[in-house]
Amino acid sequence: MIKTQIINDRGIHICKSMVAWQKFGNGETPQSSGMKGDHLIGKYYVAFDKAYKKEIEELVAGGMDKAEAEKSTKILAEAQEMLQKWEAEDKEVRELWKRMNGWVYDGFSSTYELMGIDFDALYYESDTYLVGKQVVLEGLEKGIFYQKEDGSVWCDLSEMKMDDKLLLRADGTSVYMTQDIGTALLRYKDYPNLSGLIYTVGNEQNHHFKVLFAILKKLGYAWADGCYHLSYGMVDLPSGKMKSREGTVVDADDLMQELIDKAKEATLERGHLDGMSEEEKQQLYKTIGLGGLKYFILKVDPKKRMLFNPAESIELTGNTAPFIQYTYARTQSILRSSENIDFKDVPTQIDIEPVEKEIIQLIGEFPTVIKEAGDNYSPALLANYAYELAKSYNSFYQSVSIFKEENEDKKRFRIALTYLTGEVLKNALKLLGIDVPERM
RNA sequence: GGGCCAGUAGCUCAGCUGGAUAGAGCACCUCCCUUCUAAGGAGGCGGUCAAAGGUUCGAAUCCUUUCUGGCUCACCA
Repeated sequence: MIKTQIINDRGIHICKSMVAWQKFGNGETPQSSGMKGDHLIGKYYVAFDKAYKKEIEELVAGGMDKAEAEKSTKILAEAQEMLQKWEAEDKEVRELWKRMNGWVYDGFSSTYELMGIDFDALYYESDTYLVGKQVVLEGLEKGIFYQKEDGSVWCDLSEMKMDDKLLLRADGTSVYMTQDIGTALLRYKDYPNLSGLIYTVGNEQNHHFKVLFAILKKLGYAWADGCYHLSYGMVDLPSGKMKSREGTVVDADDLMQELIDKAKEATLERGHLDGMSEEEKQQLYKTIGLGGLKYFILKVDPKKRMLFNPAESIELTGNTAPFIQYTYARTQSILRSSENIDFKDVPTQIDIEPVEKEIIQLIGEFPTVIKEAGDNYSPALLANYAYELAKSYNSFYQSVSIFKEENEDKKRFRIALTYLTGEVLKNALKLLGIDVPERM
């Protein structure tokens, strides 16, 4: 498994932030403002949209019709001009672009670090679009694509019952699709032995990927069949859809901090912190808070749209990561108090309770669940499995005593069961990118 | 208009390759810390599985139609 990310570092959206920053920024930097770089750029992206809308309003007030006004704003013209300069590799524009992109990357990397996310390779659209262009031109030469009179290059997809797709504009510049062709190709060049390529991208792009895969196939790449779009549903807020342009988004950094704080509060109230250093405590809050967040997202079928209420959605009880983490901590608490188990000594001929049987069955299903989760590209299956197991174990924990059991065989069996449950819970959560605390 | 996806309890979701009384969590109501971590457990309340037809011994699950919501069909990315 090679984890990659495509970085959207090129295009009109970047230019919009750049223009707004030049106009309203007064030289503000992440250092001078104390803001995270990506937040700073986001701020100017919103500022651009505001100024743009205001200008439209003024034009409409002056008697212009709305559609006309949207095309006539000065500020948008400035952004477009900047994009042209960028494409022409204007030195000044490229400098500013590099500088501002640098801020964004710094911001991203601190977020990724906290979240425990890392990538093996990064691809930048500013690089891959050139590769894509090259491939398209070669395809044109081979007669796979065709050219219209105005010089634009297209792919005929009528045999797949889709509309023809533009790949190069009349002026020779590339579009989104062109870049994605280049990106796919680069990835297979860098990693020739890939058995497949999974694109984890929102379902609004379903059509885009259908077209992309069709084009790759037409180009004759055998690996095109291994491409899969893992299409996930959008997250809605109670107030509606998130829009970065309008600034109506839940910021990941704020959200993570909020959950870590919540975890801290709950832990101070009812946790078992005796003997923990301050550093260990901080780590515990993170484990619980971030685990809760990840689980909350991963437990629902990726295909589905989900409603996210930042104020109420994330709980620490019920079907949550903290519940599972708590169960794990319980198993470890028991194991700390018992001597090591040699599994050869675990008795197999004893009467067991129905709950114990249930746990054994669930543990036995773990490999199947992993496979199914993989086959279906659905972490939710693992999440729900871990929850089921934790629930069964808690039921067992409550109804059956381990250390007070007088039958030595039964006692050893229960400790072994506890050990296995803990291992399975830990590994299931690990597969979801969620850590587990030894105590909480 | 064409295509894709979704609609299950007040809310958020499982279950959907057909199988027995449709499951969780949250919320609400009872109980349970002299037991190994109560972030827990036991129980109660709550559902004509959007609607209507059809296939089947059997349908939340498969088929058809309708309704509702979302996405998409860009020389935006």
